[in-house]
Amino acid sequence: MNPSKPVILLIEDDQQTRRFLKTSLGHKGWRIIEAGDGKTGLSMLKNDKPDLVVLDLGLPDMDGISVTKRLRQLSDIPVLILSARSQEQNKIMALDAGADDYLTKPFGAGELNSRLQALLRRINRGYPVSELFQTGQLKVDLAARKVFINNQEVNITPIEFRLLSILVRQAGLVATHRQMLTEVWGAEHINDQHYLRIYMGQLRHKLEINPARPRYLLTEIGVGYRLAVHEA
Amino acid sequence: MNPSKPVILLIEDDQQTRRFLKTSLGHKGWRIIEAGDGKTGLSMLKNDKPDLVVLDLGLPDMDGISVTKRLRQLSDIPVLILSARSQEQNKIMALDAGADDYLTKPFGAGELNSRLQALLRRINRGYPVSELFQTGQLKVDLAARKVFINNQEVNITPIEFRLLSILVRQAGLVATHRQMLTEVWGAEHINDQHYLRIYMGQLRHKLEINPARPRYLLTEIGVGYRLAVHEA
DNA sequence: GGGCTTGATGACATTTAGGTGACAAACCGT
DNA sequence: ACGGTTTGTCACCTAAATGTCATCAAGCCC
Repeated sequence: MNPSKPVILLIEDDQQTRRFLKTSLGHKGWRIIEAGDGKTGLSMLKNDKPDLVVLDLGLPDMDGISVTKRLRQLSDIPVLILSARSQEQNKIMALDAGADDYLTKPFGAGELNSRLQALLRRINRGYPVSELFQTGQLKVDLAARKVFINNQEVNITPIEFRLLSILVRQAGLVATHRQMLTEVWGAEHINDQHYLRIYMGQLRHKLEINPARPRYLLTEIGVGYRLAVHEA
Repeated sequence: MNPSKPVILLIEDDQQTRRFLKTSLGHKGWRIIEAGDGKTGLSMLKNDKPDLVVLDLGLPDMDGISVTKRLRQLSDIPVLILSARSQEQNKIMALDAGADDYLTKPFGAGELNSRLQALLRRINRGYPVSELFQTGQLKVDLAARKVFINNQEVNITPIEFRLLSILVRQAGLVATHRQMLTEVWGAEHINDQHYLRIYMGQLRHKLEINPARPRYLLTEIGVGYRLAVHEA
């Protein structure tokens, strides 16, 4: 995404913490963009495409758990939570809502930096960004969040895109119900296979010539779905 | 690797912590394998292919940072560090050595569980790899759940696939009735050999040129079935 | 505020796979 | 060759898995 300096979206209302992070992280080679509340944070996520999110749990407009869940619906970006609350229950809730790490105040800039680096390492070992995937007449640009069928761009909703990107990342292999449900809706929904039927149906409707006889989005009964690999 | 239960390699010398983790994590759906020192831990990493590593920094034989670095050389597996030391400098060193997370003792089993889940979420977004098994004109890709005969893909139902994978995993050797029945239908069906006849019949129908004279799926009368190994 | 898009949910239709019994064929020792 | 045993095949029924349609609530963009 940003080869030179990784971009952190900092969602934090407290001025003091913001200044502290801005200088300390800035010196360690990150670029910081800031939001003072949950709403602006979410919209900046869409517009500015940061590499990481650092989120304070105590925001003025929304509670932190909801922001986390919403972030997860919108993107797979790594999220590190900052919070004054150190009770185990708070940490569990945040992590289960989709956060990747949880750090309690007060904390040192060095530790935060190392934890962010660790997250970035992980994500960079994942799928390569900004690569065009193609199978048959279907093209998917994961980085740009764009999908083409017969060179015509198709409108894709966030959930549809996340399902599709799971399939693209392991094209030819089966994505299990379990995997798709946990990655998109969270571990507590592994039984809601209904969701998959609905959204896979919508994807087929948009991408397949004949949704009843899919060429790309294949069903593996009892297991999951598979993106078929075809020649161009 | 293990689709049902993720496997944790626990490298920890303290007996008490080991027992604590074994019971508390075991109840949350993980499978735990244990090593008492760094050397065994590293060798178990190679042999047992766990999904995650939980590593105590204070081991008898090697210092924790070296173990972490060595782990990183060997694999991309997620590593969570446990340690009694809570100084920032220790955390930074461990994280920079390649660890993904760092948790200080004492800690709650719930938090550890959620942190491990978070790591697993991340890693599951990588690429699975597939291996091809081949005998004669029959090819089986277990990871991709695909079966080919004469380079033509064959549709396989879940039960058929499970039977076939048992045979593939021990190609050339006999899979007993008992083994197949317990693995696919559960131990309470060891007498329902009828099931095997039906589904082996269906597999032959799909895979054999002449199902009456099978070249691949051979019957071992009174014992079980065997997948014949041929040259390509 | 009002139209539009998206996500969630329930009811229902459709497709596919699993289980069952009857019977045929192959095998094995005598 | 014979009878009992083991294995294979067929057709059918049922249950489970999947797909579709319609609807409602919430958020978003003018």
